[in-house]
Amino acid sequence: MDFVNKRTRSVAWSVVDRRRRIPEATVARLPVYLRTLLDVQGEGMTTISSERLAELAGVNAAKVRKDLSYLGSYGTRGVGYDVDHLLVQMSRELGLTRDWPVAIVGVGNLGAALANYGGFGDRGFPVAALVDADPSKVGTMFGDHEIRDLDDLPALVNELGIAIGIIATPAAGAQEVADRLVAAGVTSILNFAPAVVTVPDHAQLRKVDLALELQVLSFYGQRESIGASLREELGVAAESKESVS
Amino acid sequence: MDFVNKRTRSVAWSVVDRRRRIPEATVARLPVYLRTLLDVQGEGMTTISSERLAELAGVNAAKVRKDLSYLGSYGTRGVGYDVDHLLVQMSRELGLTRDWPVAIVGVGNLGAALANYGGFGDRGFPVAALVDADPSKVGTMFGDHEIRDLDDLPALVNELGIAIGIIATPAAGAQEVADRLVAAGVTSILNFAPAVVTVPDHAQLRKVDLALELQVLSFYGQRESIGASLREELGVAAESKESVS
DNA sequence: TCCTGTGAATGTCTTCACAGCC
DNA sequence: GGCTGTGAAGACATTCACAGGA
Repeated sequence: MDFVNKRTRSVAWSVVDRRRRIPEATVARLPVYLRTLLDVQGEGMTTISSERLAELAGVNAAKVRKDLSYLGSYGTRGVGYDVDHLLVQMSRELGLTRDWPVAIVGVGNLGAALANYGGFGDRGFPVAALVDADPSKVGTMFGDHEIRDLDDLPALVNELGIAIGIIATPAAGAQEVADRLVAAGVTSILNFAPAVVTVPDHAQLRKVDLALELQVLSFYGQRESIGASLREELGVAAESKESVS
Repeated sequence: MDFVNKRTRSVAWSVVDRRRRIPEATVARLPVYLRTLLDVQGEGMTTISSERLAELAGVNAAKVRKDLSYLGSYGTRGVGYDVDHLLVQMSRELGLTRDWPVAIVGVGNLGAALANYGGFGDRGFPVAALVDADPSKVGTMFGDHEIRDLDDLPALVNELGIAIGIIATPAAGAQEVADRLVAAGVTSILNFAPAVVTVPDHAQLRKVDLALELQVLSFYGQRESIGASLREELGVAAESKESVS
């Protein structure tokens, strides 16, 4: 990521690591494989080769094999991978055998959209609580949920088993929300606020920065104009490019 | 990241590269520096050291210096970087000296939220058009915009100078939308659909995958429980961790 | 003295290429 | 023969450490 989150490793981590360390870049691809395998399974296929999976997932076949090898040797030489078996192993590895209740903090434009967005609950991340710091919002209903106060976080964690906090507040409030989430025992945080947020070593933070993505596109987009004119000048044909989503 | 987008380099690209190639990882951090510098500027500071900028941006100081060195030598030894000057250079490099009109394709839950989300226009990416494939939506108004048909894309690109397309459709339609965007001349695409999308080499694709982020958190979250109990067992104190958003 | 700019060292990720098993 | 699993090579990114200018 990059936008890949930085992580220093504590002593305890390296102990865990020693058992079977999966590289960060691989972890970020597992969900893509998972989704692809679900599609493939839906079409009734029972085995799949690394080459085919690579094509569908938009990556290189060697990368697929290496990635899957971190999960264990679940393939059969000459045949490929058993789709069902791979799905089970992968779900287990990703911790998707249980639900992870989510709290959305900040019920503004973005927070409200995320609350309505069905894609979370479907995939094992039910939106269990909505939280806002604005007293005029607290106590009102949004969809099925009563909007709760930031102070209620510890109680919500206790009662509902909140495992993940989503920060959808303005930038200014993001760090405080993160601190409060961690203090309440939420150690996995997804930050949508356009601000740098810091969490203690035992917590996990990831970010989604919409403006950043557009700015990166802008960077390559303006280069593209240069590239395009050069290509024209030189009469070079465009090659094909693959990207993953 | 990682979810870092893959990019093969065409011949024309390497020509462009030779002038001054900025590593992908650096490009992804420039927007963070930019935002930080705007904050700092707002507080009236006129110069900043790499160390301070690093702290505010949540990265290592050496990384800041190396990143900024790709833009040219804009710092002063013994003093630091001139905030205003750096902002100008960085904006220019990122192509943010002009607006980049955006079309949002797919006006469902997420698309609607993105259309309402003010953060785009503020940062030079005005939402100039809304597009949907659903005939019952086409022709209706959403906010200031009439929802247009997918077939209108080429016209919209011509009339409004659409530079970036945002895909906010269900997974099934994502690839077709991407193809249509590219055919209409939109070479920068941000994909929110949970699907693998491929674009030709001359186009740029980035993705935001919400479920993926949660699944990665789930991976580390379940490890965390192991780590936590091990830490407890071993009596190891948690170190502090920094992450950027 | 302070802080940048950057070679060199280190660490991480990707890709190649092929041995080994079905 | 086909396809996985994996050492080894190569590309890329981060970090160190210090020379050198203000």
